[in-house]
Amino acid sequence: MDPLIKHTWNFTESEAVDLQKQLALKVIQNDQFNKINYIAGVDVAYSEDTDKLIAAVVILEATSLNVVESVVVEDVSQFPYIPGLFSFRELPPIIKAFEKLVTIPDLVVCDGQGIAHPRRFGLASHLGVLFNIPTIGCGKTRLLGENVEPESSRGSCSPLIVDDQVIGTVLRTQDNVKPIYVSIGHKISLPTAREWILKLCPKYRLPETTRQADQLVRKTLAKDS
DNA sequence: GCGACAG
DNA sequence: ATCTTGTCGC
Repeated sequence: MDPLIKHTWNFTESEAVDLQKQLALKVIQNDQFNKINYIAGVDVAYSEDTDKLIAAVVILEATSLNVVESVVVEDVSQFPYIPGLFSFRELPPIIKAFEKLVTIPDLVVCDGQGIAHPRRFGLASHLGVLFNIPTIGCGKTRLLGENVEPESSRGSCSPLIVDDQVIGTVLRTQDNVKPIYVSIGHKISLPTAREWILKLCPKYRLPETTRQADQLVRKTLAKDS
């Protein structure tokens, strides 16, 4: 999509933190898009004994949730996993995958947090600001914030709060199943993000976007390793 | 000081 | 993230 984005990020830890604080100011927290026809899912899988990794982007048609395009890239990890700096590890390969896409998505669902992050700039926000595209953060576990347990029925939710500020929503996507953590990534409001995530979870706990991308990367990793 | 800490 | 297929239960 954007050929000017750098692939090599030689940031020190403090430089990365400073960049997050700076870019966090650019996050847009309201709906800024027209019709959503294509939704992207992103994921990365890691080799256990080498530094090889596989990144994938899948594009789903918004109403049928059918996969209409998928891209896979192999890469080498260049940044360790550090809580709070997750995007600096996963974004380089994800960007390479995005640049091979033919279909430009109207919305991206990320496997990780958006503004539900120590500096309000998790993976989803970082990807959204870099590509100037609507994104939603969708985490399986909590990084930040406190909440009351949402009701046990599908669609129930409760606010994720930090310092009296709502930074996300804890959403029950299936009856009696552990909830997921949804937050604004970029160019979308929290209510709209919650609605889309629920639509993307007609049958399972995680969004179809995440499931499709996850299956693709792990099968690819298993195949050529 | 102690525990927690997206994937 | 990764170790892990089928199987038991609502």
